[in-house]
Amino acid sequence: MIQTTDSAKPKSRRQAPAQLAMASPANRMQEIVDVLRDRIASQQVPPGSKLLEQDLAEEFSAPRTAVREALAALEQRGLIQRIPNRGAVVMRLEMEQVFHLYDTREVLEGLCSRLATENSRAESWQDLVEMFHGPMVGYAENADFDAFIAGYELFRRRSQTAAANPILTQMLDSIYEKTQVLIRRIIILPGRAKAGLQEHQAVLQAMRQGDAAAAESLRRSNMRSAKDCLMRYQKYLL
Amino acid sequence: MIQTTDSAKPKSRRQAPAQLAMASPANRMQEIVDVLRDRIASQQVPPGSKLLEQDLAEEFSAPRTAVREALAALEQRGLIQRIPNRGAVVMRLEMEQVFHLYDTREVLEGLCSRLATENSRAESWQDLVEMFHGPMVGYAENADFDAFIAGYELFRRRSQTAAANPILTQMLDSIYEKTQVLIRRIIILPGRAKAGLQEHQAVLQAMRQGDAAAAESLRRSNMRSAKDCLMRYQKYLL
DNA sequence: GTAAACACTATTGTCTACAAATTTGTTTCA
DNA sequence: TGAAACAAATTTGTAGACAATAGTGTTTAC
Repeated sequence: MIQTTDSAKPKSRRQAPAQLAMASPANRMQEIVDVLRDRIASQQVPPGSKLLEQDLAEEFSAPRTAVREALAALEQRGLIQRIPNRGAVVMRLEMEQVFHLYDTREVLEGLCSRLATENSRAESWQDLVEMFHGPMVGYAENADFDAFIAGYELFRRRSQTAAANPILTQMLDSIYEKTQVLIRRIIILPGRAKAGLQEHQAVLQAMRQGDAAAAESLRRSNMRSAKDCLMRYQKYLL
Repeated sequence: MIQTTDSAKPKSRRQAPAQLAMASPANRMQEIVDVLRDRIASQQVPPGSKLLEQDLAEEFSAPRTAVREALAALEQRGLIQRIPNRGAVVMRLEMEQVFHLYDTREVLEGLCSRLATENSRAESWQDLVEMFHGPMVGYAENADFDAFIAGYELFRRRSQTAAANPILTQMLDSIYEKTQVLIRRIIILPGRAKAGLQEHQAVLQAMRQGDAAAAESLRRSNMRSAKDCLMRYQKYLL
């Protein structure tokens, strides 16, 4: 008899003590993963640098075994590389890999925009439309990149939430965490902010009209445009 | 001074002893991950069943710490779920999640077919075209599903190799390892094998003609068709 | 003076023991 | 009889010690 955790027989045992809002699987491990993920994505820890198990264990005041579990998880995510008796180093982004990331991101963002459009009422995008025709224009002209990027991220978050596809969200996140730094460098390229703004306006217009197919197509164009820009200025970026 | 592993100064030291063909990062850990990955994907270990650390440690004759690292890796991959003091269970596929997987797979397979077409000479698909118009027709008519599936997998492998995008390959694999069993169940549905065959023939024809856009579009149609079939017969599948 | 041989240090990999928590089994009381 | 209370066993989480390996510095031979 194979127990598949389906013993639906609540006789009268002590029920599980709440356990709500406890998404963390192992105790200390997930925290370490999250923190390191953040540092690597933001390049607080530069690519190529070594991660010493003992240093991390001391910093998080956790046993070294927990750190090792975290490193195993980060390796599966492709954020670090472990070499048998030599330790873990932060993955380095080669230009070629960046192009691969952008090709993949193109179709995933397209899907995200399409699903978001299909699953929402068209009017729900009105505020973003206004934002991208109002404040965002100013941010682009005044080179207020922090505010500009914040606008982008709001759009992305709203789209992902509306798309309501956890698999997609997970995959897009795994791309973001690798290209986060790069995105900030692309936006400051000559003309990129303005072009990106117009492309986003077009996408939002399609979403506002409930045209899912157009939203997908326009979002893909937007990503291709970003990639083109990246290719043109690649020598200044990496 | 931040050492970034770039000390290109091979004075005359003992050089590293080969180390070729050793992609495995940690020693025993990666093996455990791969084996468990396989078992979960093929449902040798059914969804919902518990994974006991000590049992696995004994079976692989590895320390329990190595098993725990492997479990941490599998958790990041979304194949198992770990609950704090209760252990690890194999993830259960809900129907809703399957649809999410297929929506995502649609765009990724589309990208894969497009890239494969763009990166290869058109003639390189001739053998697959012949296979899908020859032997595969027989497999479908005679309900030789093992051979039929083997044909599908050859097509997939060839496409992925030609697409030459590791990011894409990784994401598609992470979908396959979750839906592998399901795919075998879809193919035996009434009319599915034949429909799938015709759709693949169309995709291959586009690839044979070097029409990347058509290949992408047709492959996406193929995936939508598979998903429709899945939705129609979902009560018989899960 | 150069290069090989040796010893040392630092870091990772492995293993065992112990603590904490959960589940299971038994007993007790209405 | 049945439910709560208690006790035992299983399982996970934590911690540190030990072994193995790679990298570094020093010495020695030619």
